[in-house]
This record gives sequence, structure tokens and C-alpha cells, in this order.
Amino acid sequence: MTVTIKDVAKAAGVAVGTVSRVLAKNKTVSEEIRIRVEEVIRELGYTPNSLGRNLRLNKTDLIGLVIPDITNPFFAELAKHVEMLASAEGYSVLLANSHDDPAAEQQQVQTLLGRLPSGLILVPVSESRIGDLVSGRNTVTVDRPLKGQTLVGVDNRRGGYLAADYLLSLGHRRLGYMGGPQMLDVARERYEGFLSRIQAFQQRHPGQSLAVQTVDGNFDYKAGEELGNRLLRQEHPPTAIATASDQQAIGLMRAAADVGLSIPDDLSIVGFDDIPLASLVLPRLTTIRQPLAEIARIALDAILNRPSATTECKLEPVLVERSSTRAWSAR
Amino acid sequence: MTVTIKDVAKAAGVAVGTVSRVLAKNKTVSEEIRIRVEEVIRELGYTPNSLGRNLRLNKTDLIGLVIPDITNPFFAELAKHVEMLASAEGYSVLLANSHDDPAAEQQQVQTLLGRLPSGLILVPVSESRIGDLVSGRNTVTVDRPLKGQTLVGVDNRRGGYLAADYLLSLGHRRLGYMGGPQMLDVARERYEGFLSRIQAFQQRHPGQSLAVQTVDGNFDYKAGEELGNRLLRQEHPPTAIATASDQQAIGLMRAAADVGLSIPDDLSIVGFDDIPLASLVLPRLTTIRQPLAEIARIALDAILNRPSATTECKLEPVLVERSSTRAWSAR
DNA sequence: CTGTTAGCGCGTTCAT
DNA sequence: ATGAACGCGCTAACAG
Repeated sequence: MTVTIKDVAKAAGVAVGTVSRVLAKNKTVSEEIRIRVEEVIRELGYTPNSLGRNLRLNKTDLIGLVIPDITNPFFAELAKHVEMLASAEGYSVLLANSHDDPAAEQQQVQTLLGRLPSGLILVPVSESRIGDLVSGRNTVTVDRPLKGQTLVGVDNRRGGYLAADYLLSLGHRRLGYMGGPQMLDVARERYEGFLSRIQAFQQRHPGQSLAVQTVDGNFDYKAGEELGNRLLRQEHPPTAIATASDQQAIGLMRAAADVGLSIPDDLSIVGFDDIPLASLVLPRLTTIRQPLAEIARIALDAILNRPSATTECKLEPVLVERSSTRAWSAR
Repeated sequence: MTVTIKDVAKAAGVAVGTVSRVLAKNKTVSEEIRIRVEEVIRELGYTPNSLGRNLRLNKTDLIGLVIPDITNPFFAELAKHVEMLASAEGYSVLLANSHDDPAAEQQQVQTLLGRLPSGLILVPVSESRIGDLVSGRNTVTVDRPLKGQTLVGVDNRRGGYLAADYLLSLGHRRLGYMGGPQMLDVARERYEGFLSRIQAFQQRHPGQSLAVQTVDGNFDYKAGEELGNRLLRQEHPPTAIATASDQQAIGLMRAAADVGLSIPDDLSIVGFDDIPLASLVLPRLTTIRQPLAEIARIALDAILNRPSATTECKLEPVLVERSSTRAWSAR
């Protein structure tokens, strides 16, 4: 039998209201009684039943988190930060994977909303049709936008721009770009940012030769390897490649090794995200860092403080220089 | 204002009990009334409040999942499988990280239990003091044991044994073992299994020289790198190393590269777990595979079908041969 | 400062 | 077959 607030009250010789006040850290409780109640609570191993509390208050301390795939290190990192911050505030997180499938996403969101969470943190899939479902439901989207919802993420155009800028400054003139799924805004924005820097260069240096090849596909390791092979197995492969994710970059490293290219001597690589693994691969990966801890903090803040306005928060990405990139001089 | 079962009852001119029966698809409701009630429900856009229901039934459709760290690819994979299976059965999963900290774990478990989940899937930390908390609470532990609780995991001794057996068969005679935190049963068992094979070899071949060096630390990438440096930066480093996790193995690869050792020519490595990344690193990692999908399935099954017995389910690990290992002949 | 009590929304038992 | 009433565990309002 589980122990309820009533049992505590009886054991401590007080009324349930008093116990409730102790739990709520209400100051209008005498020191003496507070101590006694707290002692009894510990003795009986009492845990407040959140169902009762939630029903009474008509709200839960649950945060829904819907992401494409928890095994993606980027989302795992996001989930970790969200969970840490949430539990520090007394909230628990309901995790659901959408597997980048609109139908699955709709199902997951619907189920989670039925559990009356205080808020929903969402990384929407493309072609998401959940706009109606979440409208007016205290939702924040992260990483990817959803019409009418607050978005917290990084300035992806700026990130793509930084990658191109860096590779150009290193002297590379045969560039490759490995994009994410072009149906995703994030993927397109990163690519556009990359291109915009390229075009600016071409306008300033009309004479110089500058070649850019582009491929795109999923964000994961496997896509990185496959797309890498497409990019590298040709007559004049790029001397530097920027990718739309670190996972792609790591897959690309694999492909480069299979082709016999050494990094960074024959090929420079710039990733995107700065997942934990980026600083451990061989060689350590230069990448565009997303301030994920801050993204999580802002997202949760928006959820818990319920800011009425639908805003858009674009954080600044940062280039992290490591060992997968190197200056290039014409050979 | 949200519409409750009472509103529906009033609008339909019936009692709340009747509406409840319609919702429960109870057959003891006349066709006529059922139709009318269902119509009113649609008109008012009524959705049952799960809080009230849960409080009344004293149970939820929630599964608690407490793991050390979701950014560990092994646990991320576990979480993914658990979530997929759970949502297919209409359950949602509450995720909590313990950060391998007994106090945090206790806090998390307590919070989750307060939400009255249908069951709890737990990867306990060492020195866990939550035995009392979860006793009689429909709990299953995964990967690591907790006294008095059903355990689903792999036969770790067998896994360690397989690694040693494989390296010996390859001709290696200077071996290294990189263990996990020795306070963890899993870590000790893998090591013991490794040693048991070594000792068997020594007994059968008393004349042959055979050296084993051991280090241990955390399961993560960083520990792998640090411990790797300890193992490799000495006069006669091992020619083959078995690790207690793939993350360690990948960190070890880093260390080997820094020392100037090439894999598998100068050093063979066998990992443990077979995380997705294992087949993508350079070179692809030979490892002891844990059948994680099956582990998740069995664990969830145990939770949902509430088998009374406290059992122990040890699955068979499998050696996956890839490119990080190679035969060794005395030089 | 503390005890008492009325619901929060729902499922179920007991009448009818 | 249906209605009425109770109580799940809790908080807040009110009374003392």
C-alpha cells in the first residue's frame, strides 16, 4: 500500500493541510511541527502523488519532447540538457521519437498532448501537419521551424557562411558541400549561407577560378559515407568539403580513407553541430558549433514562463578550429 | 473552459455514469443513448481528462526509464527501442538521467515513482540505494543488476571470455584489458570473463609466455583515450587490447594514433556493445555485440505482463569481426 | 498558526 | 439499463 498525505498527517498527529503546507514550503508553519512532519515523511518514505496534485491544480509537471531520433547525438545532447534543466525545476520529460515520419509525429504529439503536459518541445519533421494540434498548446520548436510557433535555434545561414569563409581563407578553391535533406529549412539555410559567401568571393575576385560541387542526403553517418564517395570518386575531387552535420563529416572521413585520401593533407573537412564525438575522431573535427546548452535553456525557459509572443530566437554559431582542416596552396 | 464528462452528461440529458460507460465501450448501454452521447461528445469536442482517470484508476500509461546518460550511444539505443515498443502499446516513456550519481538516481526514481508509472526500466548506478524505493513497484533492471530485481542483460563474463579467446586465437601474447569502473558488476564480470580465458590458456600451455596488463576507468570516449595512453606509452605495450565499451575502444584508437601506432597492424582492438558508430570508425571496430533490441523487448515485456517471479535473463553476446583486429606473429 | 472541508474529473458500486 | 453517490490524493479557502 502506498503512503498518502493522510497517513503522514495521522502519524505526525497533524492535519493534512499542515502536511501540504510543509510540502509547499509554506512559511506559515511552526518550526517544531515542520521538523516533525519532515521526519515522519522520511520515516514513512512518503512521496507526494503527483496525480492528485495535478488533478487539483489542473496541470502537470510534464514536458513533452518530440524529436526525430534519440540516437542522433545532436538530439541526445538536446534531450540531456532539456531533461537536466527540467528535473531541476521539478518537471519530468516525456520522450517520443518521430523517426522523421509526419504520420508518426502526429500520433506522438497527439498522445503526448493527451497527457496534458505543461509544454511541448518539438523538433518538427518536414511537411509536418501538426500545426492545428499544437496551436495554443504552449509549444516551442527547436532546430526546425513550424509555422506559428516560437523557434529556438542557431542562425543556420550564418553557420554555412562561416564554413565557406573559413575554407576560402585557407586557400581552398575547389570546394564541396554536403547538405542535409533539402526539404528541411535548416538544411537549405546552411547551404544558402555557404553559397552566399562563395558568391561574394566570386564578385570580388572575378578572375579567380572557384568550383563548388554539391550533394545532399540525410544527416547521419551512413549518408556521409555514401555522399562522400560520390564527391570523392571523380577526376577532380574537392580539396575541402563542408557538411551539414558532424555525423556526415565523420562518415565522410570514412569515405576519404577508403579512397586513400588523407585528412587534412589531401582533404579538409568542416562539420556542423560539434557533437561530443567531433573532438575525438581522427583527426579531430573542425566544425560549426551550435550552443546546444543555451538552446535548451532558452527553449525550456520559453515553455515554463509562457511568453505570449511567438518569437524567433536565432543564436550565433561558432567556428571551432581543430585538425581536420589545413591551408591549401595550388599544387 | 474545458469541457468535462459532467457537461456532456447534462447536454445529453443523462448521468455521468452513463457517459463513462459509453466511453468505456461498455455493452450495457442502449443503442439509442449511446448514439446521442457520442454525438454530444463530438459537438462539444470533449476529450477525457487523463488526470482524473489516472487518479481514479491509480495507474498511468507511463513507463519510467532511468539511465545513467542518454548521450551514451548504448543507452540512447536502449531508449529508442524502449520508446518504440512502448508507444506501439499505447504507453509513453518518462526519461530521466542519473548521471551515475546515487543521489541523483534516488531523486529521479522517487520523482518518477510519484508519477505512478505502470513500470520502471532501470539501469542502476553502483552503490544504488534505491532497493527499498522500487521494491514491489514492477521494476526491471537492464544491463546492471539490483538486488531483488529482475535483470535483463547480456552474459558479461561470456563477453569478456569471447574477446580474450579471439585475441589468443589470433596469436596475440601481450594483451591489454581496459575495464570499466570496477565498482560496477558489469565491468567486473567482463574482466573476470576475460581473465578466465587467459588462465585457462596458461594452464594448458604452461611454457608459453603470456602477459596481461590491466587498466580501468569510465566507459566513455575520454577515459578510453586516457587509459589508452597509459597502456601504450611504455616500453613493451600490448599488441592487442580488449575494452569494456566501444566508446573506450574509440578513445583508444585516438590514443594509438597519437602514439604513432597503426591499427590493426601494430595494435588490435576489440570493443564491447556494438554501438552504431562501431561499424563506421576507422578502421571498423571488431566488438562484442549486445543484442539490444531483444534486451529492450524482453524488459518491456516483463514490465507489461508483470511476471511475478524475479528472474534473471542473460542473453548471449556475439563477437562481430571487423577490421580493428589482425593476426599477430612474433616479430 | 493549524484543523476542516470542498472539490478537481473520473470510474465504479449500489440502488433502482 | 441507468442514475446517484462515493472517493482516488491533493491544494486552497475558510474557520478557528
